Amino acid sequence: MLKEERFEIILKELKAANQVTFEALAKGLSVSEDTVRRDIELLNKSGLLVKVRGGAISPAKNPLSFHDREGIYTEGKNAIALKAVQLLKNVRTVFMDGGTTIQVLTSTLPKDATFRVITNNVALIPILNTYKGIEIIVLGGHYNRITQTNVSQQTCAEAGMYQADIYMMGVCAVHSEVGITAAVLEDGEVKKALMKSSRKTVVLSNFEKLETTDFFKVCGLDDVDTLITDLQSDDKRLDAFRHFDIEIL
Amino acid sequence: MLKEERFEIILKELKAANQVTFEALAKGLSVSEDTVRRDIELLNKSGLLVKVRGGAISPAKNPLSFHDREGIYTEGKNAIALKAVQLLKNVRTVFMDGGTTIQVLTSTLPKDATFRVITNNVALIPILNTYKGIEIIVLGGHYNRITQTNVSQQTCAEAGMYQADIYMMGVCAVHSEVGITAAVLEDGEVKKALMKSSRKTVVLSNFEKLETTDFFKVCGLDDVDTLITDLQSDDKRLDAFRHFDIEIL
DNA sequence: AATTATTTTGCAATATACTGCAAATTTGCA
DNA sequence: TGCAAATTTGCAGTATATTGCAAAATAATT
Repeated sequence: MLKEERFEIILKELKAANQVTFEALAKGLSVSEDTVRRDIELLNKSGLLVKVRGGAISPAKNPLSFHDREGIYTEGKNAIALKAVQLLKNVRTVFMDGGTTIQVLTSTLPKDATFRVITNNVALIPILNTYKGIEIIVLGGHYNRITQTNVSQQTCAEAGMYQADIYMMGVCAVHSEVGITAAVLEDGEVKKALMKSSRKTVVLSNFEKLETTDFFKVCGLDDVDTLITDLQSDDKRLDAFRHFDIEIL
Repeated sequence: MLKEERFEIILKELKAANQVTFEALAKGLSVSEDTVRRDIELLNKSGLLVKVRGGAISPAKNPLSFHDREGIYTEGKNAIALKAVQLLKNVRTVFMDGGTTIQVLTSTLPKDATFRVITNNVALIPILNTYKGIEIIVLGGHYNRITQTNVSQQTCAEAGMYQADIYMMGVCAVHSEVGITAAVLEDGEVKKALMKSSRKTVVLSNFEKLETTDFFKVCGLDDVDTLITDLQSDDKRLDAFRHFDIEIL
């Protein structure tokens, strides 16, 4: 039997059942499981299916591999979250805004955390709800379905009514010369408002966002107290940021 | 069985029921609870669901302790929702506040609805998200885990910034002499603020709430434009309400 | 504070995947 | 066709991953 013939059968089977196992295919094709495994290895490389333990599934059907295997908990974001949690040790009130890094941070909080979280990020609410000791204050405004955050004039105004110990700022471009920039105006405005009402501002940024810029200026690096990245704090790529009076973690 | 197969089943189940328990899934999938727990841990990390004690819930969906979710759609609430939807035909801006009746109403909206919903009810957001034509504005404030609504000074202030055509008022005690009363002060205050900023106020009340009172006065019946109950509109139990200039549906 | 339920952790058993190798098969070429 | 090189295949041994169990830790309830 031709190898290509097997490929076809495998793909057809996959299409019909949405999944295939090495065991079943080996039997059906009368070859060893190793052969099937190697076939699927090839099909996987060409993207026609996704190899998983025990067999394969169709490329679109895999929720995990789709979000890139580990989902939102990438190694980098986890590293950032672990550093950030340290800063929340003796804190009473925290601002948190949008982005998956903030989401990972929220899930990483110690179960017995007891402080107040003020956020415009609706996605955080179900997560925060699992922490019984945390008080939740929502910043209202125009709800953005994509980012799941409330961003508008109102949001800024409301932010001004509170005073936080620390502000955990999520997704944004960080540049050693330009400073912090945001992709949408309103989001930038909200970030400004949150900074203004917080004693301390911490920017969480994976290193892909470093030295990039967006369109709307939020602040200069001088206004940032701490920068947390997924790099080692002595990494040379961070050198450009050391001139500023900024803590790098 | 492939692990991914389990993932799919778990997510499908979650989508259908809004909640899953380790116990039920273990039985259904014929694996140990530990395995299910580990699966859900992974799905949680990928952001596809939120792990909670005993099981998991949808990430954006109702974070309410999931035991309460059964039987939200009672016959009575459905009847109320159907009547209420009629009032939203030519409306541009709607206030909605808390309560499961409002949730049912929201789920009952026509799929092509196009108006603006202003709400302090976080539980509505994931539901409203399925209506692409609806603009969502969130009223912020202190988040109450039980009612899943934002209720505080801030909420009232923010409500005052908007002007709605109609206000769909949820859970509260309705008494033919005392009027509308609320169980908690802040909730009552928010209701007052919403009434003030709306052209029309509609009270949705299942008949168990009729002729009962809570502690905090919201308004008299004169201030209510429409009362919707799950009774026939000519039911004699509603007679006590007919003296007022109020529409009864 | 005590009790109960749930979750986490470490562990052993099992299942699956990978590696190198030799046999079998196919391919390229005269 | 005949023969050598290259490729494919199956196998055995080893490495890795998954699973279920039980004990310990934690969280919820009374």
